[in-house]
Amino acid sequence: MTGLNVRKQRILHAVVTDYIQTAEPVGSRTLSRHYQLDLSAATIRNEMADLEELGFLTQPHTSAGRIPTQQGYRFYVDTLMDTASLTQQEEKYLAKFFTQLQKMQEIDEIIKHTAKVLSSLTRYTSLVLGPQLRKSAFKQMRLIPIDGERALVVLITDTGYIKNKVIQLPKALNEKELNEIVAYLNKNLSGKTITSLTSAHLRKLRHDLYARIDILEQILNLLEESSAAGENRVFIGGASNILDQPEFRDMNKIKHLLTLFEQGERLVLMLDTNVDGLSIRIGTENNLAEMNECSLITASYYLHERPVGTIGVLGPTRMEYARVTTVIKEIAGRLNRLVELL
Amino acid sequence: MTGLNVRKQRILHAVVTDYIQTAEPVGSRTLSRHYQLDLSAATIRNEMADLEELGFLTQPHTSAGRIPTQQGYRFYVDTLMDTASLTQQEEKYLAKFFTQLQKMQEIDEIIKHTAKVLSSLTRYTSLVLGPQLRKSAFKQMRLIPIDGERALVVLITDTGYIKNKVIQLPKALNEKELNEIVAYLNKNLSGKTITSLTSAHLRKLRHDLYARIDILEQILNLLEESSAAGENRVFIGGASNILDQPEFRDMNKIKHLLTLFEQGERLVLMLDTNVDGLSIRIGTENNLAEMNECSLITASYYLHERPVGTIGVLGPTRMEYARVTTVIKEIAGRLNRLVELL
DNA sequence: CTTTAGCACTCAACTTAAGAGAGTGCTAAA
DNA sequence: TTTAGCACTCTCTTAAGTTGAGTGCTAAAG
Repeated sequence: MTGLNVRKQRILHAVVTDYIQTAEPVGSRTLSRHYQLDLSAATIRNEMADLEELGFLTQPHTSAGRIPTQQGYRFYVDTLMDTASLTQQEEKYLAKFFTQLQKMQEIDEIIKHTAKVLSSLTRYTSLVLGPQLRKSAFKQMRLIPIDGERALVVLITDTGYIKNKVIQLPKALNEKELNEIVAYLNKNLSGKTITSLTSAHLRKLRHDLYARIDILEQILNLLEESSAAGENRVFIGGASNILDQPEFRDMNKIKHLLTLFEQGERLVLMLDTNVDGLSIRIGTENNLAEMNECSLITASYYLHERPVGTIGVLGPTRMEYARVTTVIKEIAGRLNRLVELL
Repeated sequence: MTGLNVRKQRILHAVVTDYIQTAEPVGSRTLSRHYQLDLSAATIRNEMADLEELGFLTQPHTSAGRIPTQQGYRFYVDTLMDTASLTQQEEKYLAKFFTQLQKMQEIDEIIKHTAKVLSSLTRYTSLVLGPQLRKSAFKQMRLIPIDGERALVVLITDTGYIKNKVIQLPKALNEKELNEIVAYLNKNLSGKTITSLTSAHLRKLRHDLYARIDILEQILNLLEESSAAGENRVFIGGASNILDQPEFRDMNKIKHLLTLFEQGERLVLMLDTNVDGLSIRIGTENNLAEMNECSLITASYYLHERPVGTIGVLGPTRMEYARVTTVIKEIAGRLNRLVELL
């Protein structure tokens, strides 16, 4: 089904490997010299011509070497890629880093630092999505009166994400009444995630709190609004790293990417896919015009087996897929363990 | 004292104006044609030679026009610059924007949007510093127990900044005791800013809460840590705008700036100067190597006449000082009014 | 004494041409 | 089926003109 014999696969593997390292089109001579293919340049040339016809390789111009196409990378990632492992140094660095992170109690701090370590270790740009409110379960809720007219809703969730929101209070409402509402909500929402709230639930809430429907609506609004992509808690690490990639030497490309980085909602949409576990999206697979020459590797992180957020690495399609995959898996794993503690 | 006669000033003004617009060295011919100086190119040439000797102008190479030096810009900003005014369109846009902002109760949202509008209106990069905790006064504090071991401190300040922090609880401590501590702190801290806390205050607190010194220490730590630059709530708007400036066509310069943008602490340090009101820092006046070719215009915003944060615009030294100054003043004013409402 | 026209000179930026170098496809022999 | 050889292609680099904007200096005019 692959349609590629072993020799073609070995050659494709060599081309991808070399191009990832050098960012230069790879010629038949280079391959026959530096890789143990035991073939002459001429033979490799023939095979490469085939690989081009099959759509795995392409030439920037007639008399240049070959570079992988998107399909070429896809085949590499699916079939050829060997697994990398962390260096001892990296391992040590990560261990130390996460020991320090453990002392932090605030998830946002943790996420921010995760973005940083992810970008510094991969030398690409990292995108990390904090635990989404709609995927988190309620632990408890409090209402703190600020002045006669307003109160602060504090929502504590099991993912450690703490959400504040100021709401307007109707005039005639004393603290005791407030507390009753909160007690009621705590009892009925505790342990539930937003997504698990059925319309039956909501009907019941509306019925029971009929007298205080205005406050309820404001709180439900708060939940709604945070569960939409509107709330963009994406953290970007090492944005400047993209400048090191020769494929982004063009101002326009950088401009497009940086502009994308400023559009939190679109990033959330991109990261918050339903794909569980590890995902590698190459070039146009990202469905974003700005990212046609980029690849994005993402992994979910979990709380009690439930995916609550995403970490990701963004690079050129000529990305070190093997190494990045290893790093991202390792960091997602460590982040999991950290989130369980919150 | 200025050492510049009127004619030299008019010529310098024309050079700066032209160079700000075109980013090209300005020649004597251009000046005599496009500006009403009523002088021949030759005369202007003589004057420009003088201005160069005096350090206000410089030549990129022998046979090019002149461009302003840092000293030239400084003189322009201090003495020559005429005041710009907003277009009706801009005025309208701002009014509409801030009416919408008014509905938001969270200061961080407001600040984030301010950064956005500031960059989109100036077409430069904006840097906005949220209200600093140490400059805010306490409104109230709450302790919400999370589980047996931890509690959430919620700090509500008069600048609308709401600070959350999880602290460790000593085991033997019931909710009633907690509430007593909180009540005590509320009574003693309410209305005070961190900077106003004298060591006498602290001694008294420590004495009165001797039995619960551990919790007090944690809370004081929280205050300390947020008051140091450690807490970096800088919002950057339109970072990609720097790419539009021809002076940053060089990858290295962009890289340096983007890297700087990732270092929140340094940005806070830069923005949080003691200069009150409007400040214009040109080139090396910024004391940051990365910003030797940049100018930064900042303005404080206030709550009850007390400066609590900073908004700023970053551009090349060849920046539209007049226009940006007008925009930044206008936005700072509107932000003031908004913050008063929180 | 100040201003200006004229002129020679300078230097970056653009254009063109020539070569070098890396790589290919094809052919024919092993 | 594999490989050596060779003509061919195309980018990239370098060098040499060429252009044009702008200057400084000089001498004459106001």
